[in-house]
Amino acid sequence: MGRAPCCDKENVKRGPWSPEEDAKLKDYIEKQGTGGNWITLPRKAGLRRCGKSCRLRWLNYLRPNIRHGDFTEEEDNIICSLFASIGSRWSVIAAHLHGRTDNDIKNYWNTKLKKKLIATMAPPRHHHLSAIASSSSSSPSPSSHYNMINSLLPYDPSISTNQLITPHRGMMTMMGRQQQLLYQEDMGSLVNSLNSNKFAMSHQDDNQKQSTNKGIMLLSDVRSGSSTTSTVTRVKMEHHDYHHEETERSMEGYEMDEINHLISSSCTSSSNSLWFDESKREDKFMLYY
DNA sequence: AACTCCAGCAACCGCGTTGTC
DNA sequence: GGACAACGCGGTTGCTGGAGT
Repeated sequence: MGRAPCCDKENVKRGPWSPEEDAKLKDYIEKQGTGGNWITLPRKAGLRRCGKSCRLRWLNYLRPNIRHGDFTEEEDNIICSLFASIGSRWSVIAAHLHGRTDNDIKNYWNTKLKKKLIATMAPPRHHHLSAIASSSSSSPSPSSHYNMINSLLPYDPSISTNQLITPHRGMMTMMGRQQQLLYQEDMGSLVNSLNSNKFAMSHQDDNQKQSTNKGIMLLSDVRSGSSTTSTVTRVKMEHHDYHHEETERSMEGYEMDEINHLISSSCTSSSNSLWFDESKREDKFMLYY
């Protein structure tokens, strides 16, 4: 037996709202409030609409101070950062963007931001290891490119470097299968490099190196104590031949769990294996730039 | 001009959670 | 503590308009 419908679907109007309906709903709520009961509201307001539909219309379009369109770069960064931290909890994300609705953010993410991000994260295949980050000077918008990637890595003092390089499950969902494989391969390359100590560290302020280095940006253990600034350390991969037969073979069959495990075991930092709250019960998180 | 395709977005659906009795 | 009602949320659908052919 299915769930009982929330209203009599035969006798309610569906589809786009007319200006008259909008006016009725807005007028009623401004004068009477919602009364805490959306089910009875449409009848009281003289509307032939489902209560849910009224609620959605009010929250997303009619209530005061709603903003639509023209997301700023700052908003992009916030959305990316929060998505990386908490996944697709649009209402929580919306709470951090004044005047934005969860529906708006969700649509924006699904239609624009996700594509923008994927394009950023998965440049052409020959840029091996640039799937995670690239600060190439040939980028059309180096600063936004850099900021967006940077924003994917939320700062949390309890999270160690090795944990940060693994994306939120939502990020993996967002990526296509091909991109996941690419990501896995890149992670595998990193793991191998870490294992063989064939990596070198260079700092963000080394502009000359930045223009050519391809690597994985980490909000690493060298972060300063300040909560508002984070020192980004780049793990510069040496010029290995990542198509080396053994490397290719060894990483092909790895799943993300295994890679996580490998990354964890190959780094010397904290052994704490909890990196993001996946339970969707904890709304607390930290947002840094 | 007519048609097709597709991105963008408004709205709906159904499930999990919360509140009330 | 169980049953029910209502709310809130995230995923999905389907309409619309613009771009391309």
